[in-house]
Amino acid sequence: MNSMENDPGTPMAAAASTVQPARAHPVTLRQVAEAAGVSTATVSLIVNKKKGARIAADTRNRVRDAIRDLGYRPNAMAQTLVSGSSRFIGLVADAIATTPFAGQIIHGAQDEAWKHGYALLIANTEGNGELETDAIAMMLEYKVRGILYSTWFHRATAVPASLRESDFVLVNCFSTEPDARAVIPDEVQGGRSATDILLRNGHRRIAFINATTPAPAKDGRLQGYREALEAEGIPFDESLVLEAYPDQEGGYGATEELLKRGVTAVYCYNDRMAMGLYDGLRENGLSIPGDMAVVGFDNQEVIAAHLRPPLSTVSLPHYELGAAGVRMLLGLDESPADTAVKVHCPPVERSSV
Amino acid sequence: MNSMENDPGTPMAAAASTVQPARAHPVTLRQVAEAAGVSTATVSLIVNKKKGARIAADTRNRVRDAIRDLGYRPNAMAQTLVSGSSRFIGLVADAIATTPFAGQIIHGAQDEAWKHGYALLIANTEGNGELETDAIAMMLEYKVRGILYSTWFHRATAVPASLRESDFVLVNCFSTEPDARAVIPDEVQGGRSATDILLRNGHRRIAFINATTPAPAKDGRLQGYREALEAEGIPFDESLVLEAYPDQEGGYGATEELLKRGVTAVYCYNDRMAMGLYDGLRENGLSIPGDMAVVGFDNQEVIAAHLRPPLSTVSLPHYELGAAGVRMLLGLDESPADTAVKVHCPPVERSSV
DNA sequence: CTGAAAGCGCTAACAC
DNA sequence: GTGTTAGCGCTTTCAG
Repeated sequence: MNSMENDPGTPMAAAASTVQPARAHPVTLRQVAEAAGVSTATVSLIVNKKKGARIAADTRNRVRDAIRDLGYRPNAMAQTLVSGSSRFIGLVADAIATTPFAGQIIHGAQDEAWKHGYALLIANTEGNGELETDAIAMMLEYKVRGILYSTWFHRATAVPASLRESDFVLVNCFSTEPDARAVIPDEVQGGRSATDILLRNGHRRIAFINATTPAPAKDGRLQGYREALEAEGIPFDESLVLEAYPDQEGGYGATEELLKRGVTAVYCYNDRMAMGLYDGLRENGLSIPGDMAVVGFDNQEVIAAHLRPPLSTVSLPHYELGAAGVRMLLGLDESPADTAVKVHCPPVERSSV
Repeated sequence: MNSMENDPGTPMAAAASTVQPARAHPVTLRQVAEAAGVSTATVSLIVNKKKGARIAADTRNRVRDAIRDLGYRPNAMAQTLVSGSSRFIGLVADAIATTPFAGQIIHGAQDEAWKHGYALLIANTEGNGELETDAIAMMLEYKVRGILYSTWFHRATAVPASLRESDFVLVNCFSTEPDARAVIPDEVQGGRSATDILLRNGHRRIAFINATTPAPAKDGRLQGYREALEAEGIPFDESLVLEAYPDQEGGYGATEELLKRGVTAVYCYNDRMAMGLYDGLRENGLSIPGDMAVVGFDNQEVIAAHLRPPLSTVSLPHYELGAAGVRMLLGLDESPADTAVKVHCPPVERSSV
């Protein structure tokens, strides 16, 4: 059956006209079936490699050939329609490119989703409520398996009503409302780890430059600092805790105050502050870590790994947050409905201590 | 009709049992129709706000109410199935979180796609060919409107065969193969702009620290430098062009050589090198811009905006690249099939000059 | 081992 | 103005 009349109505026409699959009119399962001289059911069984299906080798080959020749691709929309549920996981983010952070959440979610045969549908809301509602509606209409609702910095959030029409998990944020599963970074442990790096290197008088901006990170990182000190039997000295706006300028600006404290080490709320502090310290002729040891928080690659000297810090596990989010959504991980799951923030030591 | 028999077979049952829309069994158009006592066609017309449809106000209200009461959401899969084309645009990226760059391409693409009623389906390939093939196959199966094939740094690329089964445009990369539409940054203009910043501030002896790594950026940024010099009638001096690995360490390491050249200004291949150079200059007791003016390239926010002093640089228009990519895909922008469209790299002046 | 047929939720003629 | 009906491409009993 390799001769063909050029009848645009017959399924063979498309295959005949071009070796490359035709882009215009996608090839359907039915066309494959007709080309192979079998029923659509048979083709379906073969395409989906159904376990219990007993297909003659000959039939199987004819179908395989037809699939290849016609360049057949299953229509996922049709599959989804009959099966009822799609292989999509939605990810709504309040910022996509403002920081490298959101990118890592996306990355982790995408890798993990892919691993389980799901594709990621993403939407950026820029914190705009209307956009957010639309984005969630869109995902619902595409019958996503579930939705990951993520924020670029760790914070409390309200659960948009429409989110509840689907399975969902909060990523890098949490809610006090019931039945809101969530994954967040373990700030307290992170703060403890950061302080421990300093402690382990013999420092006893350690300052903490905290953020001025209220956030779970502000409280958690401070608490971690206190716990680490306490574990070493070092009394907490409130005067050693400074506050500044959490960016380079804030860190730089805190230098003077810091130097008055007579400390040998500083733990900064984040890497950006540490970067600014580096400048301040240098201007005072101080060397790192010789005159002052410093650790940061966040492990913002572009900064931390390339400061001079490279900065010891604690990693904010965004990739893992995204991955854990989809595992939780898919029911692969434990997921208490009443409390957020905390992800470990691994310390990464470089040479600033 | 607020009394109801608890018959799971009747459409009303779902609505009756809960005010919140039921998650388990999505409400269908047919159920809405039955609840409102009209046909599915009528509901469809109302849901889609069809122009020519003449619907009685009373009917319209009954339907609206039913939709609200039942918490009806259209099933996008079914819509797509009948209409034949989906409202998806695929974005395949070779790196999602390695740099903030890819995130901005995603961001731009997502915003622009959304603006035209499209959702973004993303896939990360980490440069893995097999993953890439799978990702493209997935997008094809979901009958995407088209695919954006993007790379995190500007480079030449081959066009994967399956990409041609769909509409596509290359973003931040290009191919010499025919019919491969592409959007890339205008490196030459960027290099010219960077050099111009220095020229405009009276500098005549300007060094360029280029990358050692071959790339369109390496050639383009150098050519822009030459063109800018030439436009000012300054002869090109090969000895003023150094090369180093394009990161902080490379910039730092180039300091010594640079100082031998007796220049008053330096244009760095990228911001990371400039950051390293800042350290090198400082160690030599030199101030910026007093003793040496410096400009970078890329406008990597975390770095450039917060160095001390803030770095003048040229922006790599990733957001715009993503947005332009979808416009081109949708046929909204001019898109020559034989040559890549170049996007302007806007200079951003801060205080390092 | 394979085919016929029903139907997933929706839209688009075309009736009435 | 509104209902009927025929599919869109696919999966899935159920026959044979």
